[in-house]
Amino acid sequence: MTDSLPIRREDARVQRSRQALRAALLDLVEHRPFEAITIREITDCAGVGHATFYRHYPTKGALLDDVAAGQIRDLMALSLPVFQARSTIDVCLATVRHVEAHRRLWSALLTGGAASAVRAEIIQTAREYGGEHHPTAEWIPTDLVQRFAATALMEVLTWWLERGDTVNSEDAAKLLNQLMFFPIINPAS
Amino acid sequence: MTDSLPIRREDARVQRSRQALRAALLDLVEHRPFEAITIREITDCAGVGHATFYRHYPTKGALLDDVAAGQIRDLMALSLPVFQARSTIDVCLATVRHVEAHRRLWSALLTGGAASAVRAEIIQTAREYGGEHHPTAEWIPTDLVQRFAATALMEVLTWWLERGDTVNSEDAAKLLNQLMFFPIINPAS
Amino acid sequence: MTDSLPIRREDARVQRSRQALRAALLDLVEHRPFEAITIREITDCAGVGHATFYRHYPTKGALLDDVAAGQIRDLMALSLPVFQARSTIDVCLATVRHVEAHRRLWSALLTGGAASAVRAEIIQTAREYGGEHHPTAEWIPTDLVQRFAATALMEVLTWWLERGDTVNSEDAAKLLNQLMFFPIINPAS
Amino acid sequence: MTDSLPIRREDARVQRSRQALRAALLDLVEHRPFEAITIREITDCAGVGHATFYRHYPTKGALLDDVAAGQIRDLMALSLPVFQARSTIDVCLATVRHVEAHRRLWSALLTGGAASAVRAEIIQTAREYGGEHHPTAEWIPTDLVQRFAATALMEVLTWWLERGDTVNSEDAAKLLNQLMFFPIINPAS
DNA sequence: CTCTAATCGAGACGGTACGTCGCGTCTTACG
DNA sequence: CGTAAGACGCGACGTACCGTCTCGATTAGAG
Repeated sequence: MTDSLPIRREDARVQRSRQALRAALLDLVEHRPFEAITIREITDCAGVGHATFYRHYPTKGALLDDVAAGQIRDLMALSLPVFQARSTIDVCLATVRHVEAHRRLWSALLTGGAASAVRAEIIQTAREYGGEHHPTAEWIPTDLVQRFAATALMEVLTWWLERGDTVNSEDAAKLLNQLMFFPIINPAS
Repeated sequence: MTDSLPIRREDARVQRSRQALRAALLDLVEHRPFEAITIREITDCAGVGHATFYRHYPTKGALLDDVAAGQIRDLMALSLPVFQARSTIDVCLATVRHVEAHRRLWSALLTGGAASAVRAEIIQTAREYGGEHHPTAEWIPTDLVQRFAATALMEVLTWWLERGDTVNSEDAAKLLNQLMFFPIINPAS
Repeated sequence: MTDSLPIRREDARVQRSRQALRAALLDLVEHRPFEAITIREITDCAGVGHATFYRHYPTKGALLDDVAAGQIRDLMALSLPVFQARSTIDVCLATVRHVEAHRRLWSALLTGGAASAVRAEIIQTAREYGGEHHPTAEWIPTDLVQRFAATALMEVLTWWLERGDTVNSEDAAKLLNQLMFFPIINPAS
Repeated sequence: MTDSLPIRREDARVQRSRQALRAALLDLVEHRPFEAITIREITDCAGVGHATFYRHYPTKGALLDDVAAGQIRDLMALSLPVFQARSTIDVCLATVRHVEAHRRLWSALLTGGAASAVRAEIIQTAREYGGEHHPTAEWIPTDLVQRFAATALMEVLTWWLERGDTVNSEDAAKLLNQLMFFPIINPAS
C-alpha cells in the first residue's frame, strides 16, 4: 500500500526562499547591528522579492528567531540539564564547546547587534524548560534563577567570543561555571 | 559684573524645556518600550515644539542619559565600592534601599522598555569606575567582572521591581549579594 | 468525416470558465468602477483560479470586450446606417429599443464604471464603420462626425438608463435624434 | 493701524512646492497617459520629496484638478453664458480663442490622457453653473443638456487640438456651434 | 472505457507603486 | 536669541496587485 508520504512536503520554493533569507540575515548581521538592517537589504541580499519576506515572516525579529531558535534550543538542551547533573563544569564545557563549534553563528547572534533579541529568546526558552528541575539553592526564586542564568550565560559567552582566540574553551567553561552555576547552587558563605 | 558665578546660568527657558522633556520621557516610558517612543510624542507630551528637542539633545538616548545618568552614577557609587568593603551584604542593602527610594524612576528605567539602553549605560559607567578596585578573585578578568556584575545587578533589580511588594528589601539584598557578589569574590569550590 | 462544423468545438471547461468570468465581471461592474476592479476579484467571484483568467484573456479590457464587443457592434450596426437612411428617427428608435432590450447589460456597461472603456470601444468601432458613408453635411470632417456621434450616443443612452423608467423609449429616441443626428445632417441656420 | 494682511499669507514654501508639482504634472502629461504617471515620477520631476506630494494633495486626481480647475472655470465662464446670449457663434469663437491661447495646457488636459478626469470636472462645473439659464429648447431635459454640451465641447476641442494647425479657429468655432449649440437651441425639423 | 493531453486550483514568486510614518533639518514669525 | 509651528527631503515601512511560473489533480473527449 502506497501511503507514500503522509506528511505534506513543504513546497520546495518555500524552503528555498526561507533558507535564502536566513543566510542573508546571517551575512548581514556580521557587518552591522541587527536593528540597522533593512528588510529590503535582507531580501536584496537573498535575491528574493521584498514582498516574499512578508510571505514568510511578519517581522525582522521573526526571521531572527527562525535562525536562532534551533541553535538556542540546542544550547539550552546542553545548559539546563545541569540542574540534575552533578558535575556542572562538564556541562559548562559542553556548552562552550557547542558554541565554539558554531562560533560564526553565535558571534553573529551575540555580538552582531541582535543581542537583545536573542537575550529575550533565551530567557523565553529557559522559561519553557524551567519549572521541572529544582536542584538549586531552594531559597532563590525559580524565575529569578532562570533570568539570572540566562543572562549570565549570555554575558560570559559574549565576552568570550569578543575576545577572539585569547581565551581557550577550558578557561571559558571555568568562568561560566563560576559565574553562572556557582551562585545558584552554592549557598552564600 | 559679578563673575562670582563661574557657571553660566542657563536661560530659564532652556531649563524649562529640558525639564519638560525629561518629565515627558518618564511619563511615556512607563507605558511602552523606549524604542517605540517617538521624539514627536515626547515633545507633544512635553508641550514644546518638536524642533526644540534637537536643540537640547542629539538623540532620544541622550535624553535618557540626561534622565538616568545621575541615578545610575549614584547607584554605581554605592554598588562598586564593595570591591574594597568587607561586608558586601551591607552594600547590597544600601543599593536596594536606594532603588526602593526611587522606585518609580527605576521601574521606568528597568521595566519600562529602556532596559537595554540603561544596561549599556550601566556597563559604561562600571567601565569608567573599574580598573581601580580589584579585590575580586583575581583569576576572573576585570572586564568580564564588570559586565557580569552590571548585568547581574540589573537582572536582580528588574526582577525585584516587577514583583511589586512581594519581596522585601532585605531578601532582595540577600539575593543580590548571592548572585552578584558571591561568584566574583568566592573561589569556586 | 463531417467537416460540416468548420468551427472547432471548444473544450467544455473553457466555455465554462469564460462564461463564469463574463458573469463575474458583469456582477462586479454594477457596484464599482471598472478600473477599480481587480482581476483577482473577478476570478474569486467567478470561482476560478486567478491564473485561469490569463489563460483566456490577456487583460481586464479584453474580458470587457468579450462581454461587450458583440453588443456594441450590434448597436453600431443599427446606429450608423443612418447615414444612408432617410428617416433618422426610425434608426434612433431601433437603437433605443435595442438598448432597452438589453437594459441590464447596457446599464452595467455605461453606468457601472466601465463607461470610459466602452466609450473608447465604441469610438473605435465607429472608426471602423466610418469612411464608407458620407450623407452628412459634407463640410463637417468625417472623423469629427464619428467622434461626435459616438460620444453623443453614449451620453444620451447613459442619461436615459440612469433615469430608470421615467423616460419612455419614444422620447429617448427623439432626444437621440435631436442631439446626435440633427446637428450632423442639418446645416446651421 | 497695521492690521497688515488679515488674510493669512500662505507659506512661501507651500506655494513653491505646489507650483513645482503642477508644472511637473504638465510636463509629464504631455508624454504619456495621466493614469500611467506615477506620483513618484511627479515628485522626482518636481524635485520634491515624494511625501511632500501627499502633504498637498490626497490624490493624483486632486493635483490635476488644481491644475485644471481654474482653466475649466474660465472656459465655462465663456461657454455657458451663451444660454442668454443671442449670437452663439460669437461665444464659440471666444471659447475656441481662449483654448488656442492656452493651447499647450489644453492639449495636455484633453489629449494627454487626463481626458476622462477633465471630462468629469467639466460636467461637474457645468452642473454648478446650470439651472440658471434655460434659453434652450425647453423639451430637452436640463441635465441632459448639460452632459451633452460638456461632452460635445470636449470632443470638438479634442479633435481640433489633435489636428494641429490644419483647422483655423473660425472653422473650429463654426463646428463647435454646429455640434454643440445648434441641436440644443434649434428644434428638430 | 480506457488513455492522454488539455485545463484547472492553488499559490509562490519577482516586481512596481502605493500611502504612511518618523527622522532630523530648515524656514518663518513671534516675543 | 529661544521658541512654536510646521514644511521639507529622505528613506523604510508593510500592503496590494500585477502577470509569470510551477505544481499535482481532475476531466474531457478521441481512440
